[in-house]
Amino acid sequence: MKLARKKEIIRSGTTVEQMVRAIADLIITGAMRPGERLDEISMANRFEVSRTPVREALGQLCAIGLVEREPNKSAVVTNVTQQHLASMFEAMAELESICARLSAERMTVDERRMLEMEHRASARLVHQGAEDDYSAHNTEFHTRLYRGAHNDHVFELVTQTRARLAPFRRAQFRLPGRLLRSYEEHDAIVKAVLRADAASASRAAYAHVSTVSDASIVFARSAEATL
Amino acid sequence: MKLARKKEIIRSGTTVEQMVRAIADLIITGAMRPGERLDEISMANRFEVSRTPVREALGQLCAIGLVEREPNKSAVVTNVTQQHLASMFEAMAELESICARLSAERMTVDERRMLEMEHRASARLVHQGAEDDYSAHNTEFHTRLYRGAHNDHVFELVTQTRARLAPFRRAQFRLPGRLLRSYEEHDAIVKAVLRADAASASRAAYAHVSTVSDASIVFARSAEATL
DNA sequence: TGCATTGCATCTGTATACAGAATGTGTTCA
DNA sequence: TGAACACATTCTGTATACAGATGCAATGCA
Repeated sequence: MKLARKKEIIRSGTTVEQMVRAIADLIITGAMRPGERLDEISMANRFEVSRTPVREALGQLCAIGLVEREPNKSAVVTNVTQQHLASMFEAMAELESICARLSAERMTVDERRMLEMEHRASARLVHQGAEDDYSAHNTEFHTRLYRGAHNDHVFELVTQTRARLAPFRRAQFRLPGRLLRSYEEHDAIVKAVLRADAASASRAAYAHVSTVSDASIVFARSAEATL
Repeated sequence: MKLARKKEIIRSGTTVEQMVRAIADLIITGAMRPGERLDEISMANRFEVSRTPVREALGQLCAIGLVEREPNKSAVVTNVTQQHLASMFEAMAELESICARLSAERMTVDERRMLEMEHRASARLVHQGAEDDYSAHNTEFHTRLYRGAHNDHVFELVTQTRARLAPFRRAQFRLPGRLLRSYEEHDAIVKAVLRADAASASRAAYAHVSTVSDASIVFARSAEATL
């Protein structure tokens, strides 16, 4: 997304809402890394507001798990143990698997067609090795699967979990061969959804997240090692 | 839980944390009903604090979905459509089914034994028709299943979803025959978990939540009708 | 009588003020 | 030289102040 457009979105609503979006964006895009301090005064100066909306925003981000707080200490971007990271990936695999299964059963004809189109369009990006563009298509592809399940609460859970995982899987498409493998796995999911094969869709989605998980956890390990 | 003990728990930590627990408690126990206004000033007076911690608490409860806010309006206890309620129950069924499956695979010998004991202890309450005591045991039973999955993030998701559903299934054990049926369904889950039969445990848990769902949605309908 | 409008009371949203906790530094003493 | 203590600085947590938005009621007009 264009930077100007992003800033425009961030600017709507109350100041607190703006701060929630702005800080969440810093975390999800990786501008601030897990463990980094989110100083209230610095944040307030940075966005030219008082501490009050910054504090409320940090509280809300804490409630959804993006930041951690201890009394009388600065908030920090949530950092998790390898074990907890693994549990988030496992949960994500279960959730995506549910979405794929329900999508296979419930998607409308239009939704299935759009999913297929989105998927086909990304093929070109794989051959070009366009990592960032593919990443955007990838996000869109998964979002379609989440919506296709036709279950608002599952959508919320899976979206929230994805946001919390984002800081830990930023570089996934940089690993060699990851782009093609992702595409092939998407292909398995799409084919299963198109023929309304819930069981296969479910298995394919679970397997897909498992590969992402392996790649990211390996990456997290090496990042730790270089610190 | 004793009232004094509950108040003691609520009183620890920062004022904001106290307010989060206190207000969440009002909502989850049903002292405040879906749709009711959570006036900042009234809350502040009620708990003898300033508006600041109340506001922060409401923001956090909003972030996890227990209250709803619109700019320049009072926060209200989250009220959902029948459709959204159904989606929450379906999500809950999926999550409990995951927990049951993973519990069947992963619980330690001790965890399995404790689950069985907890379950057996509740048999007496069924015969006595002790709804409130059974309800407490029921909560404990399910919590054991959530923990048994040995996955921190799944535990978080299922606990959070349970809290959000709480306002809408308060009276479930008042319906005739519900106590016995709940016990029998627990029995199926326990037996499957004890013999490490993941598939059966999963199915039994899904079915169990489905009956709760049916009962609660029927109840919600009639509650709406009597308004 | 019915409807629009104005004014007031109430509440939210943000900024600021102030007290207390945590942290880091410099000094003192062994 | 090293450790410990006191002080100063910085930041958080809560209260308060104030401006703007909302809603309601009373009034005026058709």
